[in-house]
Amino acid sequence: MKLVIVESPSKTKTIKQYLGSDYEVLASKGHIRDIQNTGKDNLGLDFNNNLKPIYTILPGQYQTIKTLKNASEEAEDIYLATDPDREGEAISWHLKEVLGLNGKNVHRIEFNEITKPAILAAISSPRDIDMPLVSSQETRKIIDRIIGFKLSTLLKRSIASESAGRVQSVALKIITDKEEEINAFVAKKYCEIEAETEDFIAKLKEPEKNKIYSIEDRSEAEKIFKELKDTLTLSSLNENTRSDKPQPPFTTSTLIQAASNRFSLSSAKTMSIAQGLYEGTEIASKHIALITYMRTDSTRISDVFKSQLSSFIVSKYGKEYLGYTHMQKASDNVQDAHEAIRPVSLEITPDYVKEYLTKDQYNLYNLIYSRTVSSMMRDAKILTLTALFDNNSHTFQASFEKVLFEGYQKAQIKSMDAKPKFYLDAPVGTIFKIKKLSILDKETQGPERYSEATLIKKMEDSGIGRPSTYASTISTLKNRKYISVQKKKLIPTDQGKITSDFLHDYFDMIINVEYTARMEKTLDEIASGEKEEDKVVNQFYNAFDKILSEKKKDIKPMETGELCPKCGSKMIYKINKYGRFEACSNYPSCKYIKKTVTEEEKIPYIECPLCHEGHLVLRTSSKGRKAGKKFYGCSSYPKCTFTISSLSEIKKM
DNA sequence: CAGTGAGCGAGCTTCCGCTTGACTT
Repeated sequence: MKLVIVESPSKTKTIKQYLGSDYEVLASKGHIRDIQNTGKDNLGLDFNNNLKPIYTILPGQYQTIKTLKNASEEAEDIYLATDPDREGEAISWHLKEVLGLNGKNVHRIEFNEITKPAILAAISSPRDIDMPLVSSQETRKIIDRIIGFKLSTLLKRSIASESAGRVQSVALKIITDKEEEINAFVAKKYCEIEAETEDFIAKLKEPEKNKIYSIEDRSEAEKIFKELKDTLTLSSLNENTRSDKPQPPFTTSTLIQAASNRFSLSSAKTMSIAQGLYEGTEIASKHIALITYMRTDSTRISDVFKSQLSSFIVSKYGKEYLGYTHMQKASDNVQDAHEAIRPVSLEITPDYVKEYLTKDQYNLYNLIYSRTVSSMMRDAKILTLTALFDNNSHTFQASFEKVLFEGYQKAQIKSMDAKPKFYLDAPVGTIFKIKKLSILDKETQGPERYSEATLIKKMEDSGIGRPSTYASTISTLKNRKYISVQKKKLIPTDQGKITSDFLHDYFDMIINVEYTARMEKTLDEIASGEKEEDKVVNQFYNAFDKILSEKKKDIKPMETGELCPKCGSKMIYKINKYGRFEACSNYPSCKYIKKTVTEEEKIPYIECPLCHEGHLVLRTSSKGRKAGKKFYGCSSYPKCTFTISSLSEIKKM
């Protein structure tokens, strides 16, 4: 018997089919070990041995390892077929260590598509585990651990924040920077003049310039307005064609963006629906997987699928609709371990599976299906027309568009409200009657806040985070109460702003967009053998530790930006065992404290069952044996003295 | 039993990436 170990359980069945009964195929279900939370600063690093990490089995993985160990003991050959990227290489090495495979016939193989030829080719060209690549993963892990644990501890003590990290703190900074831009933005008022005819709307053009006139001075607009007559005379026509390219197949990031735009789905929801489609569902009493792997950074599709797709396009739409594969230029941080997100089979059309899927599943599948098909179709050809009109020596402008060749748009999901657009077809000199002439009062628009989807795009563009962590990073920011979501937009909370300011003031050299890029470069150098893990790790630790102890001395109380209403001194943030509060910096001369409600105190509104006047609030006892104990009491204390130890007891009453 | 400023510092948590689970009262 031969054993093949992959990462994802949903791959095992298919691979076993291709390899036959000689092979057993099992899954590691991702990583199996993590660095321990023990020792100095809980870092789990051996300070007597070059900061080597001390590993521990992940709590949920004992059963997996037992199964793998049993199978590996009976196998004469073991193929480690984890994903072909840095993390996958590390998983292979951990498997080898944990399963005790030294001395056995261990082969590392890789494939980036689940097809029979690809799997057979992989089996016939095995290699050893790439130890420099494993080292580079371990370095990444250690650096993230040091930054994360050290900064989190400091933040907790300094400003009562819960966490910081190379990725989450940069994501937070992106959000708080945007908020500052918005606060700094001053809207300017301006006017436009608009003429509406039976079929179209034209706007006043700026003299000598090729654009709509933004008139800053309203009296100027009113002066022009008085000079205008009630007709437009067509004075010139300028026709052009442009092509409209289809977009490449989905990656995790682009799928989340499209699902957000089209169906208003959150990133976590999109990922969970996609997971369901990937694992498959019962269709006509058969279990069928609908899409390829959903955590990917690649727009690549397999050669086999490409040829299926081109014949599909030719037979369904005709050969004039067949284009070429639109692939994105692979940027540095694309690891390309998986294909793009695409349907497993073109024969399983959205219409066919509709009755077996939930509404969300259908919507997402339909989106993926049409995006994949259109990605290999011809560009659409669009005819554009810019028309100028004269009105008492003032010029108006209107633009029109007409589709000459539908191209890829034929495979796109049509919006329901798409009305055919008006296209001007009239000779120069034609006179149009103006139905309505108006001055539009407008304001310049400030920058927009990020949504989950646009933040993920920004993260991907900056190389921050990975497809498997985009959604969970946003969840972390929410859980830490650094951000809130209102109308799909991400808004930093006070705590989020304080945290980001703190990190910016003292750790700007680590918490910035470029840091990850520099780290990746070093990791690549470790992977190629140019640099050594131990040296990099020790250098980093020493440098970071030095910065940390220097900055610790510099840390001044954070100012809230407000002044004390009693003495006029600056107000600052302080923390005690209950959390963060705002106090006068002039303590102890001035003892003013601004009452702040901590997040924990924001409990659901429950009316006091005793007096029915107040509501329950969270309190802390300060005297006696129970000092420090939390309990719930009536807000109208001391008038009402109702108390209860937990909210669950109130439900029983 | 009740509206948070001593100072020290125990003992808790915290990072980023891979992947699928699903305690019972």
